[in-house]
Amino acid sequence: MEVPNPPWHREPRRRASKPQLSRELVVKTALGILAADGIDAVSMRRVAQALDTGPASLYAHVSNKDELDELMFDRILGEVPLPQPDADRWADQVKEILRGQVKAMLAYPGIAKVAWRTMVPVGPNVLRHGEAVLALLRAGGLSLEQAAFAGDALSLYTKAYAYEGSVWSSGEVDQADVALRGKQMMDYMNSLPPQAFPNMLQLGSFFSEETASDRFEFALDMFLGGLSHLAAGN
Amino acid sequence: MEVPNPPWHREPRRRASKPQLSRELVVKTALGILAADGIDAVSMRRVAQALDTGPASLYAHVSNKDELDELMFDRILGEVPLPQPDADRWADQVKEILRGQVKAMLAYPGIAKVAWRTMVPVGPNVLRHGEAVLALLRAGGLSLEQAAFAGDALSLYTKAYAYEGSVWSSGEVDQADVALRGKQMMDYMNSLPPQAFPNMLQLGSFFSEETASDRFEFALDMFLGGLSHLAAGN
DNA sequence: TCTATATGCGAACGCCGTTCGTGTCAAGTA
DNA sequence: TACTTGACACGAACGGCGTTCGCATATAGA
Repeated sequence: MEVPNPPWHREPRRRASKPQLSRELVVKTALGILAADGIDAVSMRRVAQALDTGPASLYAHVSNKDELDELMFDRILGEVPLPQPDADRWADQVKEILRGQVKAMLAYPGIAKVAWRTMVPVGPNVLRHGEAVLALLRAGGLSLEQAAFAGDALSLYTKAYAYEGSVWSSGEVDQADVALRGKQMMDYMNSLPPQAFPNMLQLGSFFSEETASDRFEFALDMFLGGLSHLAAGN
Repeated sequence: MEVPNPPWHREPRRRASKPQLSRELVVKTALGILAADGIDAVSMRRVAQALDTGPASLYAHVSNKDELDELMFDRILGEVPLPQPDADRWADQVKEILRGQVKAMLAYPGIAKVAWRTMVPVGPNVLRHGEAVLALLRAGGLSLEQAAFAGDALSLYTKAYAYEGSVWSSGEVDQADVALRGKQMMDYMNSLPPQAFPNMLQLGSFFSEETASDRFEFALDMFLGGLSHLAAGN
């Protein structure tokens, strides 16, 4: 129970328990909220509140909410270990890196949404990951252009998959609602001329949380399979 | 110049120029704003304003902003023609459909962002597209599960690509800013131990609006290449 | 000790989606 | 024709958001 101070009370110069703000501290606090309550809970107000100050104070250390988002994302990628490159296992190692990225993004629900609008990679960890993937693709025999395009597609798909997964698992959409939607879809399709959607009707069982990682692996395998074929033809 | 009516003036029963609201009209109006000013301009207030009413009135015809988003998206997909299926050209036809989807999404800047959180496809046109792609994949020799996974990955990637493209081209991020960011990235990389990022440093020229569709085609070719290989092995 | 500069941050602006309660109109009833 | 009733439209307000402005305070310098 917070009780307001009597009017004659003066605060000490700086509350001992309140460390100096810094960019570092702002980002760390934001990450705490992100991990606990998801990206939508990370607002300037909420971060400021957690630091026992007002939103305006954050702008001294972070120029933007967008910048804060990027800083959080880069830090999260920093937690993902990169394997020692081994040219013979290039495809496996690419998969390993992307799996790590997904895992990290899922641990911070909704961060993928942010990754998303960060068009130009600037953070040091984003660069490290980009370079690692590119180097592996080149080691696999791809040209620079091919590696660039492939890296782009892989990162795009990985972010997309991670975002889908985090929306699904975090509270952003509740299971009951999704189930209802699925049922409505089935009902709708069944109400139409029989067999208007022969394939769609059989799909229900393939999409659930259990199959999520299978879908990811499948997509990677297909894409990397295509790449190997291309590299072999070079 | 709008002059307020004198207090004794009564409006006629219903302004002749103001047609009855309807779900149809709401969606159509929203699409107009979307096409003109992008998804972020489509707010309940803005749509209501365009219909010369208050935001509360829209809720009689649309239960949600989310529902409005879904309705817009489904309608946009409705504009994309589906080819007459030809089993021999299944891969080409899949590409054709996805290209159509991208084109439609780019015409309505930012709509891909919406497509994005629509986890369960319910709209009739979304279903039609899903069925068409699935049918082609099955015609290509894939099992139901393989087709399901492949369709999922393709749609995920297509939305991701379209979203990236629309952010790039619509005013959501201006070119000067992107260029600045790119330059900062280069400077940063050059400031590090030489050749810490040998591949990333050479990347600049591959990412621009001109290469966008090349990147899309490349990704599709790789993925479909992997699929064909899989189908051949079946 | 007094002044000048720098910093912290409360309050406010203009957006957003959504809800509630009221005022208005049209159809039904006497 | 006059009144009642039910449904609908929608203005205003709520609680959120990112961001800015300018004042009050605290620190450093004279």
